Amino acid sequence: MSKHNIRLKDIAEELGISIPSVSRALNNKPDIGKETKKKVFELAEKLHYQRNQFAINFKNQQSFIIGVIIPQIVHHFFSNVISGIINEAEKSGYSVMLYQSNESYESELKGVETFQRSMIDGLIISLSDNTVNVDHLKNLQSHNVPVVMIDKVSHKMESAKIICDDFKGAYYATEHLISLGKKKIAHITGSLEPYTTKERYKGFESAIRKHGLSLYPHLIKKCNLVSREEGYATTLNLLAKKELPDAIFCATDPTAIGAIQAIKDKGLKIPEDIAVMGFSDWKMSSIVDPPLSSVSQPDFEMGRKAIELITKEIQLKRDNKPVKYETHIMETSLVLRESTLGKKVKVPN
Amino acid sequence: MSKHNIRLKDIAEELGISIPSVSRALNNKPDIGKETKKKVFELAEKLHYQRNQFAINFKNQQSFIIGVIIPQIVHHFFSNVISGIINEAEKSGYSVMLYQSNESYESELKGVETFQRSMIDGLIISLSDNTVNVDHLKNLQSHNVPVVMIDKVSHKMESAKIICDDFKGAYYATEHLISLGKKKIAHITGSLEPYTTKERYKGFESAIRKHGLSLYPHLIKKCNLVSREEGYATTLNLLAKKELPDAIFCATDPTAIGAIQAIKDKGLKIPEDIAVMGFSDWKMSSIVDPPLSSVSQPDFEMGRKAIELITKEIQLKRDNKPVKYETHIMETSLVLRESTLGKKVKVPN
DNA sequence: TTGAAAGCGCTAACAC
DNA sequence: GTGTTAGCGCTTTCAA
Repeated sequence: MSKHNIRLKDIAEELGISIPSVSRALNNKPDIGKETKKKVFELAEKLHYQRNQFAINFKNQQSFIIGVIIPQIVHHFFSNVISGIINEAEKSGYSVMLYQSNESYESELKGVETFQRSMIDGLIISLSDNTVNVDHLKNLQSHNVPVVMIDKVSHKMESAKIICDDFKGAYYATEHLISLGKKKIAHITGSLEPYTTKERYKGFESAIRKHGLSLYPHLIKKCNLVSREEGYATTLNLLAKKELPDAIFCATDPTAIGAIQAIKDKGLKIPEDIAVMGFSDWKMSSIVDPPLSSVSQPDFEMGRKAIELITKEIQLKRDNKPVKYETHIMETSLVLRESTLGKKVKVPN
Repeated sequence: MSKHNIRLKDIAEELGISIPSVSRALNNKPDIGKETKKKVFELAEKLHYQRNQFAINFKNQQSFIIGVIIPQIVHHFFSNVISGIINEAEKSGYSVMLYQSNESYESELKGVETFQRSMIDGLIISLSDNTVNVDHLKNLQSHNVPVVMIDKVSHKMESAKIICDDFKGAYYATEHLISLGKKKIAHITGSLEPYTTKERYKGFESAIRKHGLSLYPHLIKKCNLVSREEGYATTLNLLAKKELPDAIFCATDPTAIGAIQAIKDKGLKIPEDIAVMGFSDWKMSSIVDPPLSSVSQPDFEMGRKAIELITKEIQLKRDNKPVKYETHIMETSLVLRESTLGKKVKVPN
């Protein structure tokens, strides 16, 4: 363990040349003698020289760090988004700093503050459900740190945004149920506060109207956390009524999984009696019984895109060029499984 | 948008005092006049002064960043570990930089390199399955960056380590199956390369022997990825034999979920004909049908502990005090569900 | 209690 | 091609 790390100075002294010469050599600058360069490289190699990034960051006022704040890592959607972010960031030479808000506004504030102290070059954020005020993000922007919002975005602020087409996803999901001959379709929606579940509700409604079906108010249920427990309870509630739905479209997969459980517990058949459709295509959705049909979001790709947008914006700002904020709407796709299609014949070998 | 960020110099000039005085005031040093301090704070507030962390990091040669490398974020176990890491890191004022190796050795190398460039204060790593050589980590250590290994550790190197008691977890899991009266217990194990599945196998074996049962070689199956697909195939294989097992203990939850599917497809009853037990207690394990009994690992707590160990080590190194490396073995616990206990009577309301 | 001076390691601007 | 000088923003001596 050496007393101190090797500096340019150490190399310069040992070689009897000046510090800038060593710097030029190591950075492959043109204005440096071939001989000198060779000597420098050799000695640097021998001494295991490692550049002191603190000094470089300080000089350039640049960290090559992208901050990422999401509500919960332990969510299939978000861990895939992060995965996409990290993989893409690496390609551009950025590191990723991660923070989770746990759906708390205060925690989100703290995250932004921490990141600000860490001198991030840009922030990618998916807002917590309890965030209404985005002053903390505007503040970041005003300090010249680009902000890109992803999935849970706010319209109270100008910035690059990446969302997926929740409306269309819900529309097609509902249309799929209709195509199966279902006529009394229930919908379990979320708190309508985050943009996303509201769009899903609108897509559902639109498909119902478009196909001339009735929108039964008693079949539209709202729940807060769109969790499995709520899905279970809400569905039991639906099934306690006299007139049963013949399909349920849930705003999230956990809700749908709860619904499946409730329907099975009531002794009804899926999808014959009631078909079930979710939204998000969690990994676990393929292994419930019956496997759940769902709307798949391009999570990984959304993360990838976020890095693309933010690195572009960082560069533009650095070059003092004007930035124009785009909103990217990404397409969803239907993943159809037994909860709507019914059982395929399985042949055990 | 101001032309440049406010510096101590700006405050000093406007107040007609020296830069160090401003610094002292802002840092609550004792040797500063009360009056001066007040004026400084007021002006700093007014100008929205934000300290330039680049300069501070540079001066202190300290980043307050902990690097974390794990094989896959999109794994229930790891996302919980990360969650624990992030939450605890925040308390100590550290930020967390994340990288995933995707179980690739080369990728892991790149991660370490990237982190080294980002001047992390310490590294928490769970090795990729394909990592046999740990020179990259030894190199980090020799540059005075503490390394803490978690879950997938290597014995080829001295460092703090956090693992969970896979042996005991497997032992108790097997004992549970025995207590149900099961006598022909199969085990699906992993590649035995990562330390973990090997320990699980040993725990299984030990329980079988301890209770005087036979260890049937044809009931011990090995598969590489311990995935759901492999679990399914391997189990079908087991069930094709004449003498069927009456329980299967799988080294991972996905394998167990595959096993459940295979047993159901064969028309056998769980747990009456064959009980199934997993290991790790993934979130999805509670929602398969029947819900899977498993061995729960203290994932979140392991992450928390990792931060505790690494911050301690960082401090010791900084104070030039000797570091002694501890290996923390954390306890697992059994989570018993229907795949071994059988169906509880459900009363739909 | 305050100010002057030095320095963290590196790079860019300017001379020669 | 190479060396000299200066400076990024802050903190820490040392003097007064």
